[in-house]
Parts: sequence; structure tokens; C-alpha cells
Amino acid sequence: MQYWLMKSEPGEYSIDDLERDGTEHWDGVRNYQARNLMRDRMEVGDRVLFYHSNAKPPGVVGIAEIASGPYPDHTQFDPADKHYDPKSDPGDPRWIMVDVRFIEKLPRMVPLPELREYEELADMVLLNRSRLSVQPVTKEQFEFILELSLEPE
DNA sequence: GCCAACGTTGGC
DNA sequence: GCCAACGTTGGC
Repeated sequence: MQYWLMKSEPGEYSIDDLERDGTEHWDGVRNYQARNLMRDRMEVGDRVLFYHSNAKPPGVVGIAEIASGPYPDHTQFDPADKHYDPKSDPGDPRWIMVDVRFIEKLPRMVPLPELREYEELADMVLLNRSRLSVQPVTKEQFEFILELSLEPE
């Protein structure tokens, strides 16, 4: 089993939306590095830290799991969609997505400034100037954050 | 709203 | 292949 962190702006798609939907496709990824991780490395059953970006405050809010292999992201072919990519060839789609299934909301949201306080998390991609919207985390980092969410701040 | 960091594009 | 210009992300 592998572990990931996936970012979403709560105004676009929040952990509450995922809780309501149960399973949803993770469309709109338009970064090659993030795409390659989803396409080449993710496996069904992998665990995901659901992160709210551009939030007040930003932070980890829940747990999800990968629920499908990669398949073409239909929004790349929709001119009305904000993630439309006119350069993508329908015969050889450039962008893919996976399905993500809700597991739980954390007992307590763990905000970004708190994550920065712990040496155990210092190597997280999130904390090192990365803008990757899909990024790997270690088992240790994943479990550490779960434990933080069990404690009052 | 600002802006630093970083990714992408495209001319050469 | 270099790199300037431009666009996006996302914290603050």
C-alpha cells in the first residue's frame, strides 16, 4: 500500500462533497508530474490525505482511497470546461484521472502551520515549496498526521 | 490582492 | 537546447 496527498480547493470540491458523493473521479489534473504519478504509480486501495488548498487555513481534512486505475479525463475534450486542452488528441489522450473514494473526515483538521512544526514531517513534499497537486507521502508521515488529528491542538 | 515559486510555451 | 515571457498555484 502506498500513500498520497491530493489537493483540492474546498470551493471547488471539498471533503464534504466527497463524503456526500462516496466515490468521485479526480478530474482536472493538468501537470505532467502529477499525471505520471497517477498513471504509473497509484494502485487501487492506496490511501490519500485529502488536503484543502487555498483555504483558511489550508490543511489536511480527511482520508480517502484510490478506487480505480487511470482512465482518460473527459474534461480535456470539453471546450466549455475550464480544464479544456485543445492540444490533446482524442486518439491519444494526454490527461488521465482516477476515482477516489471517501473513507473518513479527520477528527480534527490539521492545518498547514501545524504541519510545519514537526521535524517528523519536514521532508514532506507539501512543505518544500512544491505546487504538486498529487504527491507521495510516506507511511510514517501519513500515520503521524493521523495521530495529530486525534490530539487537541 | 500580492507575489514568490515554479511550470509551460515558443522564438531563436 | 536556451531562456525570456507568460501563466498558474497557493500561502499569506
